[in-house]
Amino acid sequence: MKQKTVFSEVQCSKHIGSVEDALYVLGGKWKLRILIALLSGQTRFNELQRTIKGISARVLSSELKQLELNGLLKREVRADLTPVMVEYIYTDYATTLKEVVSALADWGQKHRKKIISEDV
Amino acid sequence: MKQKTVFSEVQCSKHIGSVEDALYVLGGKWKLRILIALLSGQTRFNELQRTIKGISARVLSSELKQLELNGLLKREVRADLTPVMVEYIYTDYATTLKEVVSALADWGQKHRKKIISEDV
DNA sequence: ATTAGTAGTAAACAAAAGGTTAGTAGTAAT
DNA sequence: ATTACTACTAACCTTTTGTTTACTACTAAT
Repeated sequence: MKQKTVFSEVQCSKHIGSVEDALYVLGGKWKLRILIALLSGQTRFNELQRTIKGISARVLSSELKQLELNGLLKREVRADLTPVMVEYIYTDYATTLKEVVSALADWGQKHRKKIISEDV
Repeated sequence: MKQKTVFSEVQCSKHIGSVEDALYVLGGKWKLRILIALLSGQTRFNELQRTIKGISARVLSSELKQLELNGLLKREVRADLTPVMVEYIYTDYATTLKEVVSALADWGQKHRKKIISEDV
């Protein structure tokens, strides 16, 4: 009696490959958290650092650079303002991640409920 | 002129929280790759190590333990066989990750196409 | 004059994650 | 007798990731 598979066996390596491509861009502890903050209206450096609990300026800075390189945000310096302000604006391309973020958030919510109900 | 937000501002921290919960279970370089292999019919230790390119036995072993702790697979020893065989079987709970994996795989595929078309 | 806000960077260090090598133990094939 | 397969694990080392502290430079408020 063999268990049914959720994904077809022949598609396995393609599946792994695509997920790897996605994780190359989104992987790590911070990138998705940063994107969610951006997609929720946060734009400035210090604002992001305050919203995303626990991230240091050095890491935030380097993650933002990588996200920009991957076309998920653009950096805009508002030199007219004082103090000089920098805005990190998500691109249209970043909105294609909506389904990914929603799927992860939905599952995370379900999982939390499961954990809590088990700990009785 | 303010950019529309993809996620509502008030839901931002809840969103981040849920994604964090999900990443706690699924985060890291290997867990999703392992789950995809399991969901595609791979069951044995060495089989998994061969399918998932680049993973070492030490890491595979420890990741499998964590996935078991989180209720995503069960470990079954087939002591009747020789050599002794161990099967890692995904649980029903693991199938709730289908949407997450599909969303990531879809996006990864789109992203690869985008990268290739840009490099012309 | 001092403090605080803007947005970072450099250096030094610590922690986490992952890789490499060798080894266990039993069986079966050559 | 040697090799190979099963499924790991221990010890050690490297790489990646992240933290802390101090600092830049300008402006505005106290």
